[in-house]
Amino acid sequence: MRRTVELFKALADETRLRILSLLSSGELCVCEMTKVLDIGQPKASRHLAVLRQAELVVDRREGMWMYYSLAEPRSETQRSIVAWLESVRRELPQAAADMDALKRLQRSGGLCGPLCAERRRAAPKDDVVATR
Amino acid sequence: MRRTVELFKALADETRLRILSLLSSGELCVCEMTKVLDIGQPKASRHLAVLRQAELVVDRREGMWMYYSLAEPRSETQRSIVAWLESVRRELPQAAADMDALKRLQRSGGLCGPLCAERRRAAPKDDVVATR
DNA sequence: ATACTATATCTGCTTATGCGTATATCCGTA
DNA sequence: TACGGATATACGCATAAGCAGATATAGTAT
Repeated sequence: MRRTVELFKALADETRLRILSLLSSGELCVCEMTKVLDIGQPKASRHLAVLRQAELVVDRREGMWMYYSLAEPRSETQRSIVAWLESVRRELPQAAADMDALKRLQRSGGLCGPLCAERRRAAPKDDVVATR
Repeated sequence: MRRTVELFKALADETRLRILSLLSSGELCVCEMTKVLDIGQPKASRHLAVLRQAELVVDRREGMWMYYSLAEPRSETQRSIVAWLESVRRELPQAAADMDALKRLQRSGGLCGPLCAERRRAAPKDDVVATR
């Protein structure tokens, strides 16, 4: 029960919903999120910690950068969330705006470091959003 | 966006999840909930107010008693919640225990007033739970 | 009107949550 | 080793949320 409540609590925050929504289009590093969402780095980091604890996202280190992505759902409840995120994402104007901002950022190449840029060039999942 | 966050916040509480879980088997009056969940009446009332504000439940007055039931979902997001509640209910031991307590209470006739008892006799949806 | 029952709201308190700033840690590079 | 960039955590504060107990309201019955 505690676990389920914690799960909902993790979802009950605007910043965290925006992060999840962004991640539904693929992996991102922290610096990208802070820029797209226009929030301070500690703020992003704190919210990501909450999402990680709720097992909604997983992290992966690559050099200096931390990459976050949506976690594979374990429970039936969690599975519903992922599907749900889709509908939430479609219903929230903010989410769409964030997606646009992300695409713009990725195209303009204004990313954190060389590794980010390299990854961006290597994986042209630029249109994951566009096809929606 | 605010609305969605509010929705999640409403779900992010143990008492409220237990209430919703109970209501998924049908309409209940406040006195029944307080007894089944073993919580004070003001506590039940407060949480019900939160659920009502989030448009997760609707209320109906019948004489002295207030009956609450799950609201018809409006948005796609809300629709997911109702389906979701099913899985949550199956995964939470507490929810099953509450259901049992409710059935026991209804059978023992230890309800709040004569109207409650009458309604219980009239609507033998006693087995909505059992058939699950 | 009075009393009683069910429900809602108010009050004071405690705890939890979110924020920005400052600081710590982790990692690559020189 | 020292330095700098990316990320995480600690701290102090402001606000929100939850609780128990007291009180208010709505309806019923005498």
